[in-house]
Amino acid sequence: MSWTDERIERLKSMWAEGATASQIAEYLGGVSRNAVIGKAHRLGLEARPSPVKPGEEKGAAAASARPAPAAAPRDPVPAARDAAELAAGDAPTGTPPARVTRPVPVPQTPQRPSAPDPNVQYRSVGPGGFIRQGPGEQQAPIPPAPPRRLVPAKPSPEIADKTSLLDLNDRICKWPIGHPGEPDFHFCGNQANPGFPYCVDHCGVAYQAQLPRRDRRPPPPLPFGGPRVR
DNA sequence: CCCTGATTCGC
DNA sequence: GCGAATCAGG
Repeated sequence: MSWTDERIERLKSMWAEGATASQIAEYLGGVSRNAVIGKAHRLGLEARPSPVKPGEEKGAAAASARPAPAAAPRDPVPAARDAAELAAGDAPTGTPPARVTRPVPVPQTPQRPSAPDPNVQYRSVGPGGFIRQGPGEQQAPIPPAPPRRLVPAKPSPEIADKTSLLDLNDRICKWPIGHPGEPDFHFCGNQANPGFPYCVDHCGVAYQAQLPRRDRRPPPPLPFGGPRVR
């Protein structure tokens, strides 16, 4: 969405009427609150009462309370400063003025192995494989793996002859045997009762005739959802 | 947590 | 120019 004349006029009027940036963004649609604020500033619209006062440094208290951020403030107009030095005429020939360079982020040595270091990246070296790599470290390009044919993994012996999740269709019983996550978890696999997800036997467990209230029995334990005993 | 506007900075 | 990310106060 672009800032058409119409949308700019809407922004101006709503901003003047005191609508919040969020309201304006919601009304215009297709733009974020930040986009509205950014546009309002670029248009030079009157500043709104902001919860954040830009000025009024708290002196040493504020300076010490929040040390300089890792990213140093940008060198204010370095070209102008260099020009001033040249104009002063005290720059010896052959001695370039010392450049103020932006500090380079220094990778920190983790004190604890468990401390996450944002500078360290984990690069994939194949399915299931990762290597740990710091920003300064070099790694030779990994030669392409020789072409291999991907074959399905062999099912674990516990379910080799059982009905797995992938074997399910609408003609076989989906009654779970065991619990998900266990090595021998599988499904009943018998022929399903047509129109039902389970075989006749398990339909008899899953579906029960409605009885008069007085004859209701407490429900049997559910195959899922009940408290697990380990 | 939510909200707000201001500011920065990569695109 | 644009706007996401970030900051900081309410």
